[in-house]
Amino acid sequence: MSKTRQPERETERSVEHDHSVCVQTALSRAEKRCAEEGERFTGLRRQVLELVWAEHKPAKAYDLLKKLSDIRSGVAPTTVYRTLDFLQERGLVHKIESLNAYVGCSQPNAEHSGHFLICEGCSEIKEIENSKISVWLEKAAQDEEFKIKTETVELHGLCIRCRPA
Amino acid sequence: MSKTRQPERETERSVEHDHSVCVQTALSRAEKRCAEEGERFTGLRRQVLELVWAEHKPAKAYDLLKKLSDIRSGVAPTTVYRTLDFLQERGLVHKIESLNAYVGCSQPNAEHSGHFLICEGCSEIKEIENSKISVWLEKAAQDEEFKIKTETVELHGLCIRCRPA
DNA sequence: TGTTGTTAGTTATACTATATCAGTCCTACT
DNA sequence: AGTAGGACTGATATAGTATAACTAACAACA
Repeated sequence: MSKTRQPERETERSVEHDHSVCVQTALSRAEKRCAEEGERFTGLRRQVLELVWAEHKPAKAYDLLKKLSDIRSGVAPTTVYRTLDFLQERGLVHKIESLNAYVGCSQPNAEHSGHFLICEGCSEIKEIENSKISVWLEKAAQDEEFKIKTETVELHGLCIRCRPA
Repeated sequence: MSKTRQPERETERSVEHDHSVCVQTALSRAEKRCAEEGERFTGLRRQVLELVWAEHKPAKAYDLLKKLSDIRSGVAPTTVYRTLDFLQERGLVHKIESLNAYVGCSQPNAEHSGHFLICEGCSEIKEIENSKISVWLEKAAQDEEFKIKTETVELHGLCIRCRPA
């Protein structure tokens, strides 16, 4: 059942990186994070997180629901949303507001709003770790004496592989 | 019927500005913009735009639907969404993705993705006109060789009036 | 081992958005 | 003025997204 060591089904991107590493990293980080906070990283939570991490693409809640139904019984929308909420609160997944979808968080550290590059060609999403962005945005907000609490930054366009040469 | 010159019902914000000016400006700009593009600024479109501009707060589609039903017959969800789409395509309203809601566009010029400050205290939304933001974001995207087409930037927090002193 | 709080299951419903087809109204052109 | 074609709106149905509220199962700890 475990696909820990099996090579993933090939995608354009998997040519460039061993995606099972991404998944494993995410899972063990989640485990650690939950332990730190005294939360339980249950089977359900692990399964949902694995499904979200299946690709570097946004996962829709109802698609997760379908996939989850294949491996568990008694799965309802509530199940999925509740679990996604749990993962979100711990910074393990992000919601992409402009797509109503979810991606695994690729940043090791604590709570943060993610900043995303979303390719309209291949649908892949990259979370960018440019910490200057927050600084810039805060500066812009300060001009209005506005105190930022969370940032939604979702940049849609074309990634390098999908850009016309 | 026209409330062109009547003082608006007072809100915290209307103390500080004459909101009817905002509305009038938005309406005449819309009229102009449609004329330029050979589009018709129909009664329905005007009514929806007026409702969106009723406040500097996000308007939910189904709330617009209710209000619109009070002044027209035969209003269905389609009516509202179609009209909002029309207005969006012409840069007259923006959708706030993180709220599933709409605000009037306060920038005079052509197509652009808006950048928003969204107050969690009073719900008011301010579109910021800091053109550096796009430059910054493009720079960050260039590091990944990503070509931005549209930007979703929604900053949630507290405005000056809602910040603790 | 009983109690308590957390997690998950179950059912129902609310909210958001689109598809499709039909009728009506404009406008441009004869 | 008459009308052909396109734009606009109405009407109905349905798809997609998300939450509420209650119950059952389970884990941790006394």
